[in-house]
Amino acid sequence: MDIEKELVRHISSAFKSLFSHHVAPEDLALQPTRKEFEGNYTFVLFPFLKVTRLSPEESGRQIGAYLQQQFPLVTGFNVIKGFLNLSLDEAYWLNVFTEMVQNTRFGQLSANGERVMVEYSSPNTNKPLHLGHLRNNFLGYAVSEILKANGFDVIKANLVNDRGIHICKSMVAYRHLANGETPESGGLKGDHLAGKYYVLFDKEYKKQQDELVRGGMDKEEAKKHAPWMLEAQKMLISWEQGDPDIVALWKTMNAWVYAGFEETYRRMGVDFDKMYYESDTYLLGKDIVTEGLEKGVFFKKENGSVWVDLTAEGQDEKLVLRGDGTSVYITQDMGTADLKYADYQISRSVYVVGNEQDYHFEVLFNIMRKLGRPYGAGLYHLSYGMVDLPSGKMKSREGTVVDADDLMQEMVDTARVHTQELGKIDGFTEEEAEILYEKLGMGALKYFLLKVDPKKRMLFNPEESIEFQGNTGPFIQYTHARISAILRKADQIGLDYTAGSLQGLSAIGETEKNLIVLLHEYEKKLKIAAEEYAPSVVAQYLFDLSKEYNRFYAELPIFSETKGQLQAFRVALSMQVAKTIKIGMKLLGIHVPEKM
RNA sequence: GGUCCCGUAGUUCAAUGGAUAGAAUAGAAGUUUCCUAAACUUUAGAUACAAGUUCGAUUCUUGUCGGGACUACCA
Repeated sequence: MDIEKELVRHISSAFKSLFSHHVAPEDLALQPTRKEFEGNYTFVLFPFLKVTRLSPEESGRQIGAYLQQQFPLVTGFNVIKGFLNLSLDEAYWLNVFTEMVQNTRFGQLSANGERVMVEYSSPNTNKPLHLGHLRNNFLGYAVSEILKANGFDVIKANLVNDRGIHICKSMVAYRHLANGETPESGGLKGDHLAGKYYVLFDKEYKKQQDELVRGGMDKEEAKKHAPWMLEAQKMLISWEQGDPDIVALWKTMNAWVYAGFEETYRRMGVDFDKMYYESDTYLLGKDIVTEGLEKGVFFKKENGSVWVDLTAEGQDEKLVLRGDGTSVYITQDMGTADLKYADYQISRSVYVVGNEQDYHFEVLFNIMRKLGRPYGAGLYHLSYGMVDLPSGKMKSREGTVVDADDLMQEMVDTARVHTQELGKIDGFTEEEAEILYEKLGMGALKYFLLKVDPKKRMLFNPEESIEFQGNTGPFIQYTHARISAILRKADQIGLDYTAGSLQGLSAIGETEKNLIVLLHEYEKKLKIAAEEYAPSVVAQYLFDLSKEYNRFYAELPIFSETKGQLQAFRVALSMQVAKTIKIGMKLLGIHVPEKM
């Protein structure tokens, strides 16, 4: 039974019976009663005073009395100002709890038959991943898992940007400076090796520009005519023509990068069902340009370039094909959108991409909808905010990027130091301890990046390391470890805390009831998280749950409790909290330890 | 210049148009004969500014100030 729906239904009939007025149940909203007041659900009376023609207090009193009489689960009410607070029977909550404990599919909503693709990560193969990518990857992974738990059929996709002028830049610098360096010979992860030459390219390129400017050349001209830039452009053309030497070098360097990425992805704990490579897709979309011209969605200018006019939608005219017939970025994005649909017949397609590309995706989606694509309505840009440093935006050329591999390692190292300082590794083998540090360090990092609303930009201060106390991953992990210890002990002494052992239980405490209410909210939060594509909803919820549990833990004894039913209930309650923490954290890609 | 996003305790984050704006951290004061003190309890501290809509505004509208992004026949 959905208690909120039932309450709303009864309130609606209260209006009919008391005031002869029809109010649709959809127009009646309940909210959880604030902590400082007595009650479970609150009905706000202000909007209905015109209907009742009574004071807020009197309106509340009458509706409350009606509910108490007509709906046995409502055991009491109070009216404060314009707020009607309703209290539900304790037996109702106990019933909710036992049903929850017996539900083997708790936290997994039934399949809804919808297939959705989530594209995330989408790295460039000319440099290693950095902090911004961490937010992207954790978000993409968590959103995918949340959608799965909501009953969607999810395909995780990664569109790798493995070609283009920026890739050629790394290759040019490599050819000039590397002396055949390999990841093995240089002792450098493949993606870091590519990144090194990308940076070296930029250094030399700047030097060359300066020289040209000293020689009297205009700054803009110098950018175009610096020897290495010319070489990179020439190399791009050679690559597109399939020049064997260039292609061989490209393959070699990319293979190094992929080996590096794989290591990084493994540590991040993310995975993909489908890889797309731009070297396969960059020519797609030209036929869509033709189609768009035929349908009158696009138009051609005198020089042969093709445009879309989005001024009616409040946007600009946008180029979709160059005058020389070559593609621009959006051309291949159109093609890839079709390709994804052809591959998987998805009804929704989510792009996890930073908000700097808001405009690009608005334009892309507008185009696909104008072209009448069946998946047009399901296109969604999960636009997340940048991760800023105290100094501002990260810039790879200025050396202010926070490297993903480095940061993950630092987090794990910090976890190690912290744990050892607390002397919490008694009884751990060295291997077990390392696994724990990994869980804690990665848990702290992931939670830090996921607890914030994805849409908002957030700040990362490298000077202050990410916390392990308070509103953090380890706090929630710690709660789970504490409960695990309780369950171990309960099993050891052979305690029965199955649903059957709770028969006849009554008179539970405030904190215990709060925990049931919170546990009951899990699936609601899960739905909201999916609707809003916001793992932060799950993260904040798990923190609230853990916080409440820790209060319970400090307040109430378990093994010295003498009433058998109450003892069993507290163990069962603990078990259910642990279970919820575990499945919820798993959606965020965070593992929880049994001991810490 | 144009378009868009954002301004909440010292700091990092919360708050479907609803009650006395919540947490965490840093600050102050406590809690361990008792299931893990990475915890718990108490305390102090914030809606940039100005109008408007509303019974009621952190939330919606407008303006001012401050921060950021986008605005290439680049990717």
